[in-house]
Amino acid sequence: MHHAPDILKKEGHKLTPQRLLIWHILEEGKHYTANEIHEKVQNKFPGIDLATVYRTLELLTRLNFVQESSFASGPARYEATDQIGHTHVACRECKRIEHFEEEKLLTMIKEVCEKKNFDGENIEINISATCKSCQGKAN
Amino acid sequence: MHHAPDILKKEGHKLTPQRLLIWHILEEGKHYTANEIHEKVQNKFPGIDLATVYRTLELLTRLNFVQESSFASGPARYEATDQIGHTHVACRECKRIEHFEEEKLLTMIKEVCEKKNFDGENIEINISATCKSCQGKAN
DNA sequence: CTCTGTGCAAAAATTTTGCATTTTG
DNA sequence: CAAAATGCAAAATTTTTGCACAGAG
Repeated sequence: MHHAPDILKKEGHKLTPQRLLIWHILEEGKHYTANEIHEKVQNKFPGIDLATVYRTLELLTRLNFVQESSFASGPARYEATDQIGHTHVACRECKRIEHFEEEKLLTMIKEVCEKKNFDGENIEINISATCKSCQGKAN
Repeated sequence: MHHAPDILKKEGHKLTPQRLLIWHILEEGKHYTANEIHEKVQNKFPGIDLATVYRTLELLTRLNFVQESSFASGPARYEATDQIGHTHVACRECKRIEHFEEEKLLTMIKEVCEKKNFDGENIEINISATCKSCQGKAN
């Protein structure tokens, strides 16, 4: 994992306590919503605004420290990663999120994207599904 | 393509002029947002409410006449299809959307989903990317 | 005639923005 | 000190909901 705080400085951005706290939350857990991150930060340091959370997530996403993922419904989720562009499956019900590691699959998808005239190097694959335990409950 | 209007009746739902109009829009074009559908319907028949559009889309989606797709940003998009669960790539900039037809790929993805304890039969795959013409403009 | 669907208005949920003030480098 | 970031409040966007009335079967 990169050290976002260090690199922030190099890039001419400012290292504020707010950004540091948000980064720590992102290091502690994956796939939080902006709201969840805001709540967790509030616990440690009340007063930080949701808008600051959004602005920081936008910055970290733009600098490739964070990946933002949108699924079939509900708000975007964020995670710190050095493998930007990795694939997710998310349960529509319980929001459990798993990562795909299959290299072959990713390669095939990139090829098809290129064939359709998209840049295969910068893609985000989000799969929405129902996990089997939630499926059980529905019956 | 199914005949949603006919089947609506069989299922005990009511066939209103509003639903018929919305269905016709969905037959005419793909990947519209709820708002776009609302505008198009308004042109033909002013007075239909956005809430009715959302409720109709929810019904048609639940009955598997329509697929709803969410991409990296922006509102959900809807299309009439008898291949529920097919894959999309969407450009983050211009919103151009293409379909994947690769069977092998879909089979592999389903297998991985099953391995991770998701129901592979009911998945929705949405890929966000940048298309090459938009990429050109950015430079 | 009954039940479902609709329009309208209001609210909920998520995200973005403008601006005066504070903070970082 | 200058540029960038923050908090606050307001707005924009997308989607959902309650309720009285209208319309389909």
